[in-house]
Amino acid sequence: MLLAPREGALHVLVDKPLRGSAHLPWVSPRGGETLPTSARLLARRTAGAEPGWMEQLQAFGDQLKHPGSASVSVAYVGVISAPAADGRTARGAAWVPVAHAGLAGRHAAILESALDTMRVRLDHAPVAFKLLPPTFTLSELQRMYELLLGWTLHKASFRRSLQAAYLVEPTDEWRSEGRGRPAQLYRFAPRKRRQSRRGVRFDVLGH
Amino acid sequence: MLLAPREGALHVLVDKPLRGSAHLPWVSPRGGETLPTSARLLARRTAGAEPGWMEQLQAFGDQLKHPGSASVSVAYVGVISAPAADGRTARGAAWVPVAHAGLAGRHAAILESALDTMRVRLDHAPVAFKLLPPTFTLSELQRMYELLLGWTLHKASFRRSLQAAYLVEPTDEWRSEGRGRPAQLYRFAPRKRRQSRRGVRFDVLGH
DNA sequence: TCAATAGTGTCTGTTAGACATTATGGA
DNA sequence: TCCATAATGTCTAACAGACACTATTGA
Repeated sequence: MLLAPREGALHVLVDKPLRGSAHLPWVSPRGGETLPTSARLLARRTAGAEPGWMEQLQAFGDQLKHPGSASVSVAYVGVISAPAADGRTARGAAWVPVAHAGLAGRHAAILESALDTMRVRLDHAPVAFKLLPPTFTLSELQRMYELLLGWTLHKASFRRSLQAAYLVEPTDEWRSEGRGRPAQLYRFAPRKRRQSRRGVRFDVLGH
Repeated sequence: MLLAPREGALHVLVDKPLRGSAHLPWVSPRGGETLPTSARLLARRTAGAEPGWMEQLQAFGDQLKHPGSASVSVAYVGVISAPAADGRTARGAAWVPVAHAGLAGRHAAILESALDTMRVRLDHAPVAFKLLPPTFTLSELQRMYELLLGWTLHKASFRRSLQAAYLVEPTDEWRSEGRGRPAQLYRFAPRKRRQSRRGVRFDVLGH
């Protein structure tokens, strides 16, 4: 499953057949390919670009055809930057906003799971940074996080967390966009590792 | 991969062949079985009991034999309570402490991944409660969490978090164990859902 | 001068962890 | 009486979010 930020909303790449509901792109791997390689090739073929970040989601056991020949689908989630996602997609494939993906039951659940996984990884892998150019303003970075997360963030808190994590360093360039005060450009430059969060939390129970 | 608390340490069930290094139990699913069913059957056959909690870890692409026939391993992690794990294991299978599992490269990495996943799920699924009897003292519960997590917790904080999450309710029974003041017995009785944690955190970056 | 955006200082409520204290039974 | 464990109250540092304010540009 491929995600991309486009026009201020998170989009997902779906196959739209002439009849029937939309579904996610898939492929049956050829011999000699590892799972991540197959997933990257599928991305290149359907979206015309390779994901900046990709991770395995889950394996699904499909209907088993006959004894001894198990059929398993392995789902991946990846993100593609806005410029890379502007290339040509495969025939029948289209970027649609995740809010209106129009996927049927099982595939809709996979999409939800993919979004959850991606949002959790946002704190541990440079997902958002792979979607931005090498230098960017902190407002651009925050907007990218908000787009991926699906909710808005507090500006001051966002910058404090960013500083505490030593993830970015300022360049000596500024950029003026339209009206207001110009913003300083930053680059991704992780320096330290935050020690793991302390304590235990008891959050939601899936019962 | 099956985990069980035994004698104050977290153990993992491994197959110990007569020669060569230990490895994790595995099975090639029969036709008509779903993935979770196969995993549960494997657990019952090797450990003599069904896991109280189980979840899929990851799929691994093995060597691909020939074009069109992909070979994929799907790893599961599950936990088995101490009494249930006292039953007879399959021939060649044995519970060993995770610190001395003696697994070879790839399987050692799977074990690490399984522990990470299980520890994350501890906050979202009643993993620890499935390993305890229906009523238990808060100290027993805390010791179970510490055993699963691999580190010690702060008693007062543990109880505050527990209360804030509305996970347990007291019974009107007490139990005296050896010397000190008797402990009140509690039962697992989740009442509420904690709303998701606020804000954004930028933790470790796997680069 | 006004509007819009960048960037920052301060305050407050929440919470994790440290520490201390009380409670209560067995040895 | 002493000791071990349960249970809880209080203090503090860290931090997220709210709010307000300054800074700096284009219209």
